[in-house]
Amino acid sequence: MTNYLDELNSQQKTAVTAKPGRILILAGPGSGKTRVLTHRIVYLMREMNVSPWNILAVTFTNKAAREMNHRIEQLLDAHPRGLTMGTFHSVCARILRRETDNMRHYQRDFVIFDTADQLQVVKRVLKELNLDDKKFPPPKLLNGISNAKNELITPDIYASTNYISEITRRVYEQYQLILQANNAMDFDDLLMNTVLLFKEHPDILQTYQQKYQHILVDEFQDTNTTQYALLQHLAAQHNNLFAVGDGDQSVYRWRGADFRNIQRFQEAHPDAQVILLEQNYRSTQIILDAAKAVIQHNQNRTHKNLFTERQGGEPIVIDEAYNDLEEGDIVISTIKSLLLNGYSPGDMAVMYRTNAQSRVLEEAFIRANMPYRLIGATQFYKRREVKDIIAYLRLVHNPADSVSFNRIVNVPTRGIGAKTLQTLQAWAAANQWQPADAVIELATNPEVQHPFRGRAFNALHNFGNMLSAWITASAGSHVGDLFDLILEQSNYREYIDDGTDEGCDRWDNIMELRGVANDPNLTLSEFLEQVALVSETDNLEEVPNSTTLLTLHAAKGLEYPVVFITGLEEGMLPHSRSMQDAEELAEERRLFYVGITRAKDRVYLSHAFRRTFYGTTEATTPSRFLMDIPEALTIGSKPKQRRQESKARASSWHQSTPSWSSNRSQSSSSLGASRHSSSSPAHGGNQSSDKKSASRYEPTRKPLPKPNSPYDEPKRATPTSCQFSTGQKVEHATFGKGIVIESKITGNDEEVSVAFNKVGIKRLAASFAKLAVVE
DNA sequence: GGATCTCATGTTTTT
DNA sequence: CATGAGATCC
Repeated sequence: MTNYLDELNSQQKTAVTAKPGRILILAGPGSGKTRVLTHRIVYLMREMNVSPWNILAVTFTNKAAREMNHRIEQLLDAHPRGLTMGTFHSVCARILRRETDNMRHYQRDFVIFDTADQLQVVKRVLKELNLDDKKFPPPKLLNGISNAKNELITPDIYASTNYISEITRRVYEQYQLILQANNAMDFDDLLMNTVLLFKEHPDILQTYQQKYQHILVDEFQDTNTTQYALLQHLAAQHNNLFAVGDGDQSVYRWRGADFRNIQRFQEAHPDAQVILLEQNYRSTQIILDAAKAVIQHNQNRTHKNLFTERQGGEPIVIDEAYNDLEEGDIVISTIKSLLLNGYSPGDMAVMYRTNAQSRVLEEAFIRANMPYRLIGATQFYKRREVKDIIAYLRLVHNPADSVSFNRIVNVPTRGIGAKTLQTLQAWAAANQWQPADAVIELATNPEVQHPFRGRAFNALHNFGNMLSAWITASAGSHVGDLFDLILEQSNYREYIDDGTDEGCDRWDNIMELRGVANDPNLTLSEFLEQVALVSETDNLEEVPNSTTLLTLHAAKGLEYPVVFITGLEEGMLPHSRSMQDAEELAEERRLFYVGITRAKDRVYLSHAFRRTFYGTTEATTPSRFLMDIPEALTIGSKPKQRRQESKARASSWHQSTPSWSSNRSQSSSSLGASRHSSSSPAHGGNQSSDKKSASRYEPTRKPLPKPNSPYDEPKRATPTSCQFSTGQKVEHATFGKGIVIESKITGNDEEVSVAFNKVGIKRLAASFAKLAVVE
């Protein structure tokens, strides 16, 4: 604990020990920004005698918050009691819940509406305003509303400049009223309402300013106007704001993030200290040089002189596949070769621009029987059955929530149809009730005047009875018990678990959710907030040792020894929707930059000559970004002009990619395939994120050509004698020095086992590993 | 109330 | 192509 500052380089130390004030840390990729943040917090506590109660650290993801907490705990060897660490949204939710007495429209138990709930509200507004949802698509309107909230624009100051924005303004206005009537906030409200609260109540703001004397922010380039305003308000008194970010990694512009907040910050506070973190601890020099070459094409950026001690490194491999199918096979065969070189499946990640691209890759993994983990598939909390149960719980917690009411009032079906609901709405509205209040009234007040008869009355009465029983039960019982009670009385299992595989999966998902609800220390309110603000990737444990498939966006903040970036074609990356606008194009370039800089040792870039979109296959043009990487850093077919499609293709591109020819022939032979896939179960990779995916792809999976067919290449000659012998001292680019313990010919390659000084015994393929004999 | 069909839609999505 | 929402039919 004494020497925690010694593990920092000079720039990091300058940052960590900077005199409190406005401090901006411009941190290149892999430069240790989390380390700087965590050490700074420890420094404040240890050296500056700041109480943890007076520190606020905000991140964008729960994962980042947890990681920082964990690392601080390690540094202190104790839990930092009192420290406020969390996402923007969770910190704001906490403040708002504490301050509902001072808010006009909300009560303490407000719920958080997710995107699906929001859409329901927008649709309802359109109906109320008699607007055509074909002409005004709800998602577009919602986007407009969200943008406004991110810019801190309330309906009353929303300036409509044209017809569509006038419509947006009107919908926005009604939308907010419905949310308030439902005692609900959407994600953007959590941020905006906190800022509005501070603006309206300077005394409350002052309380928080006094509490949070030191504020630290991660990923500052991703803040939107509202988040920036929030930070400015909170920091206005003590002026201690420690912001860490990198404009070059700003990839959420489309969500309202504005990396110009970095410049804004500097202009607003000319006295702010600006510290650059330029030493990269992740990548080789070659990878860093390639990344720098790419990002240098963007204008208006703060130049950083990134450097690393990992001189040299493996060249960037660029490969052209015939089509997207072959691209997948190339990735697979490269992975197999890398497995022979001591890498394990978990060391590698395959990245792409759009989720749609994952399918072909997934199929390649399944075919090859290789373990993979797909990030970003249908999210657990977005599943129908999970949302249903959460809607039940939410309604019990907050009966004003009419979106949840509508969702489950007739799920499972209990004879409350559209006609009955309409009558109910009208009756409730006439009495100034929300629909749940109305059915409870119906069930509990025999005197009440109502418009229902016969079956409709019975159905509503029964539902009202159940609902009020649950509300009563919720007061004294654990979430898990309430959960079981609702499941039992609603007959939900019979409804969802219909004996099919899918029904069984759905029931499993509910049981998984029950597992989360079962924590006896969790109140219903806390459970619901956790479920609303925690994304699935935060919750599920990683599938051990499988290759990760993910979008470039999802890759931000992660690192892998080996990175594949696929689909480097015009229209794909940069994406076609981004090519008209210089700002958007710059963001695409940053996305590519983010992808490259995830890699520690090796980068593989690939593009397909033909790609299938929406059923039709079209020829592509290699991405302009590929041309930005200096030739000296790459091997493989550096695209210069579009290739001709011809019979000669098989020979033409394999000849032009010498490095690949050996890899591919190696792994499509018995060597790679048979030995290295045996340890991984068939669908080992996709069990976590999408239980459906296996069955979803099963029926559509076409019998694809075995590695041997059209685009296979001539086999390499089998080496006849061993290059290496036992006891020889060798050196490897990544693993360092070692001693050969065995060498033999297998398949068409020489396999060498080497005991490395640092990393232990590895099995390597001689044709692939650049093993140098020492002495 | 539920199954089946048709049609539009298709970038990224920390919370 | 593949998915989802809404309309239509039973």
